[in-house]
Amino acid sequence: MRKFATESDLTHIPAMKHALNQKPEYEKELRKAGVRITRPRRIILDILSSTEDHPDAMKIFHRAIEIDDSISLSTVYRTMNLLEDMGAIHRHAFNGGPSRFEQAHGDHHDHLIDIDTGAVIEFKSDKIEKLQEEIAKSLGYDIVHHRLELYARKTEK
Amino acid sequence: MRKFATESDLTHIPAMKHALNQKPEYEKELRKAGVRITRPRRIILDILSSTEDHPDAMKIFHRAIEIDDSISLSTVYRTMNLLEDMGAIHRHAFNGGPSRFEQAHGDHHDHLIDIDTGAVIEFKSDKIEKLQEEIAKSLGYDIVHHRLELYARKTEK
DNA sequence: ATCGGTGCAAAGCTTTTGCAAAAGA
DNA sequence: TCTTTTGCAAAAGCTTTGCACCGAT
Repeated sequence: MRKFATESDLTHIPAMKHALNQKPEYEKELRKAGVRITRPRRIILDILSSTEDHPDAMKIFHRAIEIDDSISLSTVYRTMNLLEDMGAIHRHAFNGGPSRFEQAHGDHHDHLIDIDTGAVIEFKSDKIEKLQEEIAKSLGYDIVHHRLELYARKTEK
Repeated sequence: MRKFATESDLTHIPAMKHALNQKPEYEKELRKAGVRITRPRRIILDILSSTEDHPDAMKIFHRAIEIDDSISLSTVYRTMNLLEDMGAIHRHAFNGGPSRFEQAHGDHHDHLIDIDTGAVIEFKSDKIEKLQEEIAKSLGYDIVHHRLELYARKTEK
């Protein structure tokens, strides 16, 4: 996680291997919640914790069946719902397309989506967060969560 | 459109009857683009220009068949795609749900969604827009469009 | 041995599409 | 008249669900 040399408060979160290999930790938490650690779930958790992109269910499914070809797509969907409910992952609907997922690592961030490649860059701006709070407050609301997505194209050189 | 008495640059866009009754204007533009003004289209345009919410296709369809019960849902979808391509409406996918639409009136704005009622409040912050530009720039991108949604709950009194 | 989880197939929901008939220009 | 547009019904894409079997604890 590095700061950019601008006057802004932008934090770029570069190709972060999301807190890699916290598998045991995760399983502990899941067990505590009364969730069984099954083979499909372990595989899906592995995929999520080792990926750098924001795959959709189908993509996760394809990666999963390479490891165990008996896993079904329904299990992928069910597991994503379970993990989302537990707060272990976040769901996005970029462009209104199919849900894409990412492991929830501690700090919140927003997304810049490359409209040509679909690539996703994570970033964070405390200034924007603060402004959002101000806005909600002046409208008489408290923010529960928010979504900021920049759809962008690489600057022409 | 009124300014709030805060130090922020927030602009609230209150229950704006989106540039009401520009029907003739719209039709002119559509004709110019070689689009035929049909009965279903006129009805859908009417609905869009007179509504204050952000209806989805099904809601538009139901309002439409009250005026002309021969209109089909496919026509609603086709018309929404047409109008979106022409830039006459904007499409949103709040919460990843079905697309919801609003007539495009000149100025861009973002949305605060009341998570209890589904109500949508429009607002605009030049400061946030500017920060977004800075962020994209420092990541080597130009913003094509963006989406900022605040999911919020009314402040407890 | 329990009871939760899985795979499979079927269904659900939103959205798109093929086609013949209808209607703008 | 000549295309475009429509309605209908069917299909497509993503996601959920019912059910009987399987497997983690």
